[in-house]
Amino acid sequence: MKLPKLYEPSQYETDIYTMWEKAGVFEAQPDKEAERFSISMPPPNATGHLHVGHALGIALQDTMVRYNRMQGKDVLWLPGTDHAALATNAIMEKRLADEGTNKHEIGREAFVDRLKEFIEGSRGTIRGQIRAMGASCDWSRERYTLDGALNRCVNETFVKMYNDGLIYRGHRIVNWDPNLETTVADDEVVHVEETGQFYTFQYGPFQIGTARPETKFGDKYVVMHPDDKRYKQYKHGDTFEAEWINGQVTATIIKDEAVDPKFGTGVMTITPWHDHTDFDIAERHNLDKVQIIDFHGKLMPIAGEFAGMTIAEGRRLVVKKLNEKGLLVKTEDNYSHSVAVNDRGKGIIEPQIKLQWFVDVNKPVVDWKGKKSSLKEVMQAVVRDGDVDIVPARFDKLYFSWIDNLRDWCISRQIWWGHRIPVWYRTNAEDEVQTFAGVQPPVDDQSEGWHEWEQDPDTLDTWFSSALWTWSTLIDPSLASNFDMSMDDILNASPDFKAYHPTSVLETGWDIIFFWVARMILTTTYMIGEVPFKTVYLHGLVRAEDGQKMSKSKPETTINPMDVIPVYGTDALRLALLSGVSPGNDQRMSIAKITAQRNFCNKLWNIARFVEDKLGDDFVLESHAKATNHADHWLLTKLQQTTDTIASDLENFRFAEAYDKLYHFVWDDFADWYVEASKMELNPQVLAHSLQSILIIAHPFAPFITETIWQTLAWQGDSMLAVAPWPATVKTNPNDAKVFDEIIVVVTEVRSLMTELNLHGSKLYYHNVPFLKENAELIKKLTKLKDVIDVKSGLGLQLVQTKYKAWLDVDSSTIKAHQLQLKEQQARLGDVVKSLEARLANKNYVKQAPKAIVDQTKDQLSENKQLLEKIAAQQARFASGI
RNA sequence: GGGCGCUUAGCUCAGUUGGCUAGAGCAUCUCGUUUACACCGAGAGGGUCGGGGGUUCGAGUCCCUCAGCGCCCACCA
Repeated sequence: MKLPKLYEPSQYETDIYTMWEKAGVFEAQPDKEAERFSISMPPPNATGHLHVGHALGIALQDTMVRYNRMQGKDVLWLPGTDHAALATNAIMEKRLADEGTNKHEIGREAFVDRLKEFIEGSRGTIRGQIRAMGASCDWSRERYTLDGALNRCVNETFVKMYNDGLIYRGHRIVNWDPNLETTVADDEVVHVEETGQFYTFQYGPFQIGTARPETKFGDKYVVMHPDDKRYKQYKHGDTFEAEWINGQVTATIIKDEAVDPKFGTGVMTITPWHDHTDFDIAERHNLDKVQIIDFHGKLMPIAGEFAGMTIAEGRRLVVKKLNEKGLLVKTEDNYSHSVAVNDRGKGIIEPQIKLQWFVDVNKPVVDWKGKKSSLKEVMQAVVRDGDVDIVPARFDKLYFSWIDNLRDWCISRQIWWGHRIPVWYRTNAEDEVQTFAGVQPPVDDQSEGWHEWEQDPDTLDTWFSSALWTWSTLIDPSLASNFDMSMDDILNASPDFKAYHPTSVLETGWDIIFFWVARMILTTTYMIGEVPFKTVYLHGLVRAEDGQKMSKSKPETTINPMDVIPVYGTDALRLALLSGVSPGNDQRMSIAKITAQRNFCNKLWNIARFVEDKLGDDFVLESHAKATNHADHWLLTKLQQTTDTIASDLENFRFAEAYDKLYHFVWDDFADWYVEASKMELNPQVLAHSLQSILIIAHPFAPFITETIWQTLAWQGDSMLAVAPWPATVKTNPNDAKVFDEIIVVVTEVRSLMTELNLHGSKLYYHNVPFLKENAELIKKLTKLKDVIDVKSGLGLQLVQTKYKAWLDVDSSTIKAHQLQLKEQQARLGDVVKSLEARLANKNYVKQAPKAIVDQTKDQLSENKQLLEKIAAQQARFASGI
């Protein structure tokens, strides 16, 4: 089979992927005696779409996975999706609102059923997109964070922690999102700068400042720093009467070091129910806490006439009333402060005191190494002692500083979508409560006087289940429903778990090091006594060309992988992502970068076309290629060096460096020098052997084009490149290679000299300088010429021109050949022009693809049309001129 | 307030533990009658490696310092 002249990726990619998948070459083989390499794919949202950040992760992971597979290891890359509790829940709530109903109306069961249905219908999208990226993951082992087996693991973990006293339920101040009506984790709260008014009010003898007058109804404490001299005469615990919003109140003086004497008047009132700092102060002094704002974000009855109002409305009217009472001292505009919002959904956070479930990170228990330590200490030790390596190492510091500031982890959420908390309650007539925490629901024993068991209505933080991802996905799902078996029994009876855990590498973005990485370490060491992974490789953000974050609000700068793939090919996208990557650093992406890598793919294609053309269909590849000339020795030496350094770069996570070496070997060494040389003196075995090796070492980076070429190589039989072994080391003698290095130096110098002497009639190629051996003398003269003669003087010029013409024996057959070639070029370019025109004529393409891609295509088209004309002109000149 | 990162060619960035004349891609300019490739080939120009100081036989690389940019965490009555 001959390769067509143009490589159109979209014509091959789907078929190639289907071929791999059908043959089962991505499936792990735990029975095989081999070294293991395993990666858990960070599960994307089941209802999500692939964005360029996912594409980067997949490109990196797939490169590692394919490389290790070719190294002969038994590889598992386990794909999966996440139920993304909060995000998915919000989508359904919105959908219900659009239908004019809400979750309370349809009820919990119907709500969950509708979500299941919705996810079933939409999860195919992300699966297809992961396939389009060429991900060589094992689909037979795909998992979902809400699978039954995973639920078993979640419940087991919860119950074990509960029994160890690591999980407790308590009234604590939490980040409450009144919009979504749920708790939000500390890490999911982001602070946004906002300007507003800052008010100063008279409060008894004091002046207090606030940006939130609407929370001040219940205020009956004034707090000041114990060392503040201005308020020396007031003692801790003194009381006074003050006229306030709804009449007189009795206030108590509290001295606490949390107050900054330099801020405002150095005196403040506190709202313990709705502020973290105030809550802490109230806890320290055992003060009353009063709820002012309800869970829907409305003012409570304590607000009196303001009850039921929203925050904004209440604020305006409270200020008005206090002003009328003469208590407003001053209003400062343009007061800049940060407002806490939910990272998902962007709703403003109103802290509330709520009964919630927490994981205690400070309580010492027996850890995985048999010592008494808290979860915090284990998380620190695992990284400090090198049980887990973070790449790049500088993120250790970030990790440690996060743990230092870590508070107890609030794991309960008031939404319906997710793993339900495995705790049940029942009450009796005396209002006594029994609590039961278990992997399975309690058996209703119909005890006298007790009502039925009812499960806790809350669900768990998504990250609680994600934190179990590496091992909960490896247990045998058929055993998970067997409650006669303990978790340990199940683990021991699961071949995948035995073979692939701990996983080799976790590849993810550094932005989820807290949410996910740290928590995986926490729960995995706690539950199964193993680290979840040995190495964490952190990638950065893929930014737009201008350095800005890609965002939905700026579609013109956003690069969507699914727009790029049909036009430039998956390989080009992957190469563009890999060529700019360095661990932990952001990178910029642009169509220009992708184009450059598309060109590289095209280069590979044409190299293959050349080789296949030279070798013919009957070619048989021998197991060893024997070098017969200097160029062979040189190439084989370079090939070996390249193969070795790519291997070591990949093993050390230097992806961009590895690809850079491949790129230059293929383009500079192989295409520009060896292929040119082989036009002079062909060594079919070396040529074929090198092409084969290039396809292998390029495969982890660009799987589709390399496999496509491989499939057309008659001498490969039915084999698949995806499972071809990495090239064995070939001993080469660098001394034999040196001669060709010298030839390169000379040819390069002569080329440069010729340009300088204005000898533009032709170019010097290796294959039209067979004189290199015989005419060594001449070359010497030429190279010296540069120093000896004045370039512009006619004498030197003439000499060189005369000699030059003699080298190039142009006869009628080469002229004819060239004429043919021009025609071919014209035809090829015509094809390119046609395909570009067709693309631009497609209304969907012009409408849906980002502007950058459409513009690029337009530019390309006009450029190619010009080239067509140029070639036609050349041809005409050539035909008439000789 | 605490911490991290970046600053190298017009642009985007490599440069592993200090060691050939500081590299690449894109862009620019010149040239192109080559039987793989115009999505190509050959050649050229372009850098006081942010400023200053230090260590060293030797510094883009290590240390100190200053400046600019970006980010994270904490606080924000």
